[in-house]
Amino acid sequence: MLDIQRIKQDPDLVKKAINDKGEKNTGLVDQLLEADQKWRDSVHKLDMLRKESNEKAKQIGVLMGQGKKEEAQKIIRETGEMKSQVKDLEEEVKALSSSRDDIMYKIPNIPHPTVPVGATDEDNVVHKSWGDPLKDEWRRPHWEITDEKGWIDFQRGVKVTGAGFPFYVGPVARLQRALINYFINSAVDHGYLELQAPYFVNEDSAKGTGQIPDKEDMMYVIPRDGFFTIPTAEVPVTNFHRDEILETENLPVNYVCYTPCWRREAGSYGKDVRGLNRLHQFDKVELVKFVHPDTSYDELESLREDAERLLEALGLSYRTLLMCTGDMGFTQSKKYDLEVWSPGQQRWLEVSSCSNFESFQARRMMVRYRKEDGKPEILHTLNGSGLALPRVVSAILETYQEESGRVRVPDVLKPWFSGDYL
RNA sequence: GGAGAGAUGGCUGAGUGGUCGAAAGCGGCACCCUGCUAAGGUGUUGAACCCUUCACGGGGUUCCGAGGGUUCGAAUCCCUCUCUCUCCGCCA
Repeated sequence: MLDIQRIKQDPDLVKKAINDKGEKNTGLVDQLLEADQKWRDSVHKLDMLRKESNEKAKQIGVLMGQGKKEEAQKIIRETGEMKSQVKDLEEEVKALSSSRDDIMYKIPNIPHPTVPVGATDEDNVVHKSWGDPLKDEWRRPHWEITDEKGWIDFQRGVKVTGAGFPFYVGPVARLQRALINYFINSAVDHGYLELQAPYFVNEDSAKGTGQIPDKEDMMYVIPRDGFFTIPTAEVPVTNFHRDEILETENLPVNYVCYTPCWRREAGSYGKDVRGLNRLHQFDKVELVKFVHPDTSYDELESLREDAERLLEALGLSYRTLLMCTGDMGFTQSKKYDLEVWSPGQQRWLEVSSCSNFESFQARRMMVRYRKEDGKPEILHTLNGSGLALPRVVSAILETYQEESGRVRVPDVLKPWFSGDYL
């Protein structure tokens, strides 16, 4: 959610943002301004009416206290009509504010000036490349390796739950556990506080981070208890501070949190869902920052570096893309994607997405800090994966496989293994 | 799951229909005093939103777990829900 003041001050900037993000419906801005003005007028009318009614009620109290029953009765009679007027106006204000909010929620975040304007993923800019993408013909995709060794059991996953819910067996199970440990430890070493979060959230939390109403279909629902399974740790961790005012001297507040993630992924098919490429349940270590608005773009760079460092330590080739306006998503103002090279598939796989939301998320959730003058102000939030497990596992299997078929253990993960091979 | 108690400002905690956004204490902030420190004194100290102002500020509305209701008027009465605590049951 954007700041309405900012929209009022510079509607053209917002229209440009809508255009650049490929949303097209720039008319929303004028609709919003109109709806907002109507709401304001109505609120003001209601406030004035309530004021009058409060004054009368007070008078009655005083008169009753003095025993002047008749005069009091006279005023009571006058207030009869006001009551229904107040009620009507309340309804009106409610309706107007919800139609105003409906429009507001449809207006995307404004891209930062450093974000390239573009329509599709073709317009993304390679910000950094690291390592040489391996091209050996003999390298096989991870699913062939794991099928042969019995390291991932997709079939039993289907039997027990359904497609996209595999069992990890033996060495790969251990590999994932090692990665989770390594990722969390690395983040903690760089100033993130480790959290373990609930895997279900309530409706308020799902609203807070914007999963509902927009992206309701991405989540699994537990209707009996009103819960949603989390599609990412971003949801519980960002909501951790919902409706709070953080101590300014504590900023930035950094969290690292491992959770499984559940995503319904309706409509996916083909090579995208082969092997570990796309699952309904997967593990991810998430990094979340609550920061002072002045520092959020510096924090984005350091967040990106925190994620990149992990891939470098693992010795996996990757590239970092600066996403263009059309490919970056509704809520972000700037976003980097990290893509790891999959030698067995000869393609790039997204393993992290590092975003600055500025105040877009925090405003909806009312997460604030205190300015110098002591007044509360919306802060900025960022998050990024650090990292998503399955595709990292694919890349490791495909990068560290030898022609003989064995798979070496990356050096940084050796503390969790007893030998050099999986 | 059963029985009972409760939910008030950063915290503790008063307030059972009328100048209550809410006593008091603690904490925070500012100033004063005491040759430092400790102690003491005075004042100040919630949030959202609307109107007004270039700004400082001023005015107003709402908020005492949430949502409804009664009433001219609700923190206070009624209903529903949520959560917390105690006891019992169950349990990693």
